[in-house]
Amino acid sequence: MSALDLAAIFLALVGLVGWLNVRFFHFPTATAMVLVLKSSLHAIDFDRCRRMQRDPPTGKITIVDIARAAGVSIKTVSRVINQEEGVGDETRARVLEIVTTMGYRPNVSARSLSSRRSYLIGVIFMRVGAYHYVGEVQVGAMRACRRAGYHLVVEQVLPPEAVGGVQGFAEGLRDARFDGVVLTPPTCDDPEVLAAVETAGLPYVRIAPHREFERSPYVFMDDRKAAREQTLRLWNMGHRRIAFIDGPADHGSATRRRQGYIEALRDRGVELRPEWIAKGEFLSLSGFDATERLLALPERPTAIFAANDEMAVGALAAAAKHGLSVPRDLSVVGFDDTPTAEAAWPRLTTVHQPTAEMAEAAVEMLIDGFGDERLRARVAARQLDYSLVQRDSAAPPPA
Amino acid sequence: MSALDLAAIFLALVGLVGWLNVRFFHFPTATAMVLVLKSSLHAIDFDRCRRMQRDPPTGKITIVDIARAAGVSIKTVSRVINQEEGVGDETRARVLEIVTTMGYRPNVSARSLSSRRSYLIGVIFMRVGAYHYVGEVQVGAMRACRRAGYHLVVEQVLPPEAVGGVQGFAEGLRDARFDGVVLTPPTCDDPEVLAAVETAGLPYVRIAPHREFERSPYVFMDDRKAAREQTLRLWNMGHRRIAFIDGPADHGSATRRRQGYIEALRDRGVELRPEWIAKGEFLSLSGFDATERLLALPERPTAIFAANDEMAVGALAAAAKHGLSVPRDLSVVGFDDTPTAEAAWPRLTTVHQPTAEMAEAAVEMLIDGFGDERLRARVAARQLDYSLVQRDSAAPPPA
DNA sequence: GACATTTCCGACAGCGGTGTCAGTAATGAC
DNA sequence: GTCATTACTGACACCGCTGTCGGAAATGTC
Repeated sequence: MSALDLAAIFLALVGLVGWLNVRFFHFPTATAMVLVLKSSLHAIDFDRCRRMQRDPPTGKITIVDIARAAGVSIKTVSRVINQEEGVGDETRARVLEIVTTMGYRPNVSARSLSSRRSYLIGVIFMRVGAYHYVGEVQVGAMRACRRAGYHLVVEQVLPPEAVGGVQGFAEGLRDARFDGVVLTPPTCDDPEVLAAVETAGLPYVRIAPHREFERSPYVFMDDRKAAREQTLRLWNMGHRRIAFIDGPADHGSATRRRQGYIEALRDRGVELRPEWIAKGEFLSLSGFDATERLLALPERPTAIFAANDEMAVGALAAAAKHGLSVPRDLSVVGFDDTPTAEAAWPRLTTVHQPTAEMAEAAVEMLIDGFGDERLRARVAARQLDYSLVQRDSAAPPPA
Repeated sequence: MSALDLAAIFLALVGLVGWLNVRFFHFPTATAMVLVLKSSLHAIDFDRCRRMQRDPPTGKITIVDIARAAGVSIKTVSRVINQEEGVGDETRARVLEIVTTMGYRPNVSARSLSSRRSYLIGVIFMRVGAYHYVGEVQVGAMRACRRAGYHLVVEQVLPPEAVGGVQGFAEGLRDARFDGVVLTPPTCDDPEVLAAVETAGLPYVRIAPHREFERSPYVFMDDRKAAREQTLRLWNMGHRRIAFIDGPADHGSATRRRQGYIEALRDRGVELRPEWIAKGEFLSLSGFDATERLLALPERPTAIFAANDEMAVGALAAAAKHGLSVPRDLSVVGFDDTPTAEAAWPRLTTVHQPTAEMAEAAVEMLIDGFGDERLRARVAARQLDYSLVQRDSAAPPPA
């Protein structure tokens, strides 16, 4: 029982009950007493503050401690913490000061229990095998999270062949209570995954989806345009026989990149030869095989544009096998700018995909969206810029 | 009984019931008061129920619903959920049944607020740039987490050169309230990081640390022995001039691998030639350079053992440059079994490091440790097995 | 059958915040 | 000066679960 309660009862006893208001604490005629009570609180608080600073700051400081120290209610502290309005400048400053000197950090569990926010963002992957991509996504997402005081939880949808793939994922989704999730390809186009996320009622942003663009906000880059530029770069170096190693048919970005390649050739009035487009699977080995086929053509290409870096590396290997020196005898360019591209020999000329930035943007969109009504309602898309990376694997064709 | 109740009773006694605001409590007489007090709680509940029904009837099933449905108290439901003892078989079965049919999932925030467990495990990385490694760690860690109903949060310690590296990390650590964290190299040997984790009072397990082994539990594999076997494999193929490409001096596993290499040669009575150990930096290019130096030796080695796959790939490139066919003219082996090894041309013979399994074990150790007194007190280590991976880059030396 | 132990279960007080709503002081309008 | 507003602040219920403790029923003991 607090001093205030006691006082209230006391007043009642001495016959001042009539003055009692609904709350025990407001006594119009006993203003002095309230003041005294308040100031006595102040006295206690300084003491407490000092003790806190002296003693090991056992991270056990709660909002109550701050409120007491500042001589305000916990609600006011809460307001300050959450940057709500309706707090006087002076009060705000005092609270903030105490918060920092006492090193107070709100308890996330309590906060999320009462506010229904977990301060957790999930990133959903299918195969964590696309290591570089996953890593970049995480770096970017983490950046955005940290800025906003969020944390990043990684969640994997097991690939279809695994038992209980989406099942286990959906369950995890339900009790993790994410504030929102970021879907990376290919999960961002997986109907089951989308359904799971939507039934869980979670806001989500997709990265580089390739269909149902109106279904949710998303982030993307213009693969087609980038591929077009990449092709034109070769053209401008003087190449006229430019081959393309395609990616898997069901892979959206592969398709868009192929379109860009085709478009560039069309632009330059080159008749498109089907045999110049070799099937690939986005894997190094498939790039190797494709290159062998291309090099076996009667009119051998002078440049090869692989739809991703890994296949480009395969192309380099094939070139080496055929005794071709890159870029002297053959130019090879890739796409994505993975570490492989930098590590390859020769270092690969490629297109930098702003993966980290896309993830960062996605998380930002999520967090921004929490403010007003759930983001999913409004559809938004954010486009990020690629950039051409000039390294050592492309040069003008042999004279 | 709260101060409020006391006051109310007192007021009632002194006959001032009439003064009481309706909104405060509504009780006609003192006797009725207690009842009203209790039932007022119920009233609130009904209110709440109605609100619930009006508002999106989202599957917000709580422990109360289950308890009501099962005709038991919420505590009993809690016991069943948490597999505590002290519940009759029949009761337990009934509750479990209802839980599953109603699809109840406990609210993580509430749970962690009252139990001080967050069901969150953090994995700490420094450079997410070691993509393959990071990916593998996550896959393994996630496996263990999902099994135990935990979630995996990735946390990055910015490298020393970045502003506020450990600083920002430590703050994140404080409010994320992890139940435990897994430290991956090189964070597992970083004094600042260790200090941050320890002052946060978090249990942690390190993966492949290379000093202060008694400081915490950890998981590791025997790099030295693996490297020894890898070397002996070459020896057994008939190689007698086996060179080694070393890693960075401050890198524990590089050191251990070198030791294994040296040990193997000693075992076979080979005089160790310092020039056969070439400095490398764990990067592709450094493997390339090192190989060039090795190939320039008067007595050219017939096999090269690179301390990691990336350098081995560099070695392959150097071999190609010198017109040497691998493995016919030169054998090259790596270490780690990263995807690069599989993607290289020829596919790299290497040592498989059970990265995912190590992470899985680390998380398991953490979760197991939560049961009894905090794990850090007891020091434990778990060793995992490597395995030799035979691919195409090693063969008997040319006759 | 009386009494001591277990076994099983429930009431209730937190956990540490946020949301709601009511109240006071200060300000503006007339 | 009175009354309506506005700005600021506080009390308290509540979020959904776990921990503690005590009571009732079932069981064991002699």
